[in-house]
Amino acid sequence: MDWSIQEIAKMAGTTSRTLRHYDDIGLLKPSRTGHNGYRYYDGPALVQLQRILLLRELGLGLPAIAEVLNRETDTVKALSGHLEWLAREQDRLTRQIASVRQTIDTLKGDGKYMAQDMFDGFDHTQYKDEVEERWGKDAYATSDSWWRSMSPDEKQQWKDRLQKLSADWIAAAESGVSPGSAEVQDLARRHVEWLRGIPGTPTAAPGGDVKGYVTGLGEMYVADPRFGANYGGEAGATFVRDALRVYAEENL
Amino acid sequence: MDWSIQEIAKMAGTTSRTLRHYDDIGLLKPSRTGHNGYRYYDGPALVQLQRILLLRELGLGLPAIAEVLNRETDTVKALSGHLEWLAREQDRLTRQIASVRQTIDTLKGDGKYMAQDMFDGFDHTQYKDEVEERWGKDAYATSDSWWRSMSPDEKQQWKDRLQKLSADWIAAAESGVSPGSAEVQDLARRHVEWLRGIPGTPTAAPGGDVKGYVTGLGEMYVADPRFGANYGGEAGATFVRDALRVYAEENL
DNA sequence: CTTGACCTTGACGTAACGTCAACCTTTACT
DNA sequence: AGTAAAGGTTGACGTTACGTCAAGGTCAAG
Repeated sequence: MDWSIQEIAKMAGTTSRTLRHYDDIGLLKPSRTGHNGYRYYDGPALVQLQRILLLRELGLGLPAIAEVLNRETDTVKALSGHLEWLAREQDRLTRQIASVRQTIDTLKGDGKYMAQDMFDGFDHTQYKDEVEERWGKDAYATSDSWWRSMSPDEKQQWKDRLQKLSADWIAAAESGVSPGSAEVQDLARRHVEWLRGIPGTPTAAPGGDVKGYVTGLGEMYVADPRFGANYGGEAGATFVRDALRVYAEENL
Repeated sequence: MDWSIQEIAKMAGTTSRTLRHYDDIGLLKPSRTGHNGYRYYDGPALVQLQRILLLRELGLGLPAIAEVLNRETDTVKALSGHLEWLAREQDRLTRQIASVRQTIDTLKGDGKYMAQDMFDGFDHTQYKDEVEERWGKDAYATSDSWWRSMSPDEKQQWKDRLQKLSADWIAAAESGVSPGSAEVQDLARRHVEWLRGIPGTPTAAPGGDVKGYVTGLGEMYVADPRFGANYGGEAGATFVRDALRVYAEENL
């Protein structure tokens, strides 16, 4: 006694297309094939199908299910491995949700700082990547591992600090003050201090060419539009560069 | 001043393939194209790219990102909608993880009851689907909404009850007792009582053809291998059928 | 004999690129 | 100037698990 493809599909709560697919990939062959090519399934096949669908609902991939059915892998082992993957996914989702929430909040607050999120430790890192020969080949690796090793809280603090700095730079640039003025020079000092917190850069290393690095960075800020996007346009970047140049000349 | 495809790719932290893809789907066109077909990107393009990558990291799909960039959709609105989807995904994951955990526990406990998980309220439901004309067309809908309206705790209780019943049936069938014996008849009584808990069936409706339904179910238990898989093979199903028939004749 | 209802085998579409493959350009070096 | 190493271009397939036509046989019923 066996059933046609539609019949088992209904019995198992799936579609005939799925059955054909499982046949194609060798996951579940029909127990019998008519001379006309029709697929027929018997009781054991139906039970197998139910097991397949059960595992599928748990999120296992078809190849993994095939392994279990072929007894190449223990069911418990397969599910345990799958569970780990699920846990990682859940974790990723949780963090992504937090990121989206924060981005929304930031956007609602003041659109000016939206791009801020991408201008974190990575940016300076990646930035150096372009000129790594100039200040050391391993700067990237050092900087990258430093950033990765930070806790979310620490990263947030870092970003907050950068955001304040950025806001102050924009305000200064828009106010029309001179880059050489005392208040702007204090901003430059804060900027350099902030830079000193990034390992792998000359500003962090004792005896590094801080002066050359800072003035060089200033030029890059102007040349790289990403920077301008975060500091009030190209004019903002120019302003920052000028201020940093003055500061470097006078203090470094 | 512009850059080659590899240059911006590095600057933005992505690959040239991605850039070509974005060009293909119209998400980000190069600012200039050389006579040789080379793609060149300028500052604004780089900034756009950064925005794209930022949104992508938040999990937005490329079409959604395109809408945001074309100002067809507000960024906040797009992210809010995305957030809902993320929340649903997280919820789904959480429940799936719980299912996997429980399945693992069940498997570790006693392999015999693994298939149990799929033999829940749905099965009787779906079961009736095949013969719905026999006992009412709306049986499925009633039964389905009933099951869906149950809390996870209630569902678990239901499953536990079924599991005990199943274990007792298997034990009885294997012990070699007669289906008409007092102890087995008590099992049959419990089985019918359990069936009465499922709305939309004649066992639950006042004045329903309980006798016909129960004996009919017994026949189906034998005919349907899924049942045998949960009740100790075809012999188990036959045993259950016989016991139910006796019970129905004598008590219903 | 003619409908339907059901079956079959292709084959495209999906999300977002990774990864060759085959071939042309530019850059750098002898 | 010649050549080899980078780097660029356009296809096109592969990935997950089927959904969804499309074109054309098969079977049960009237």
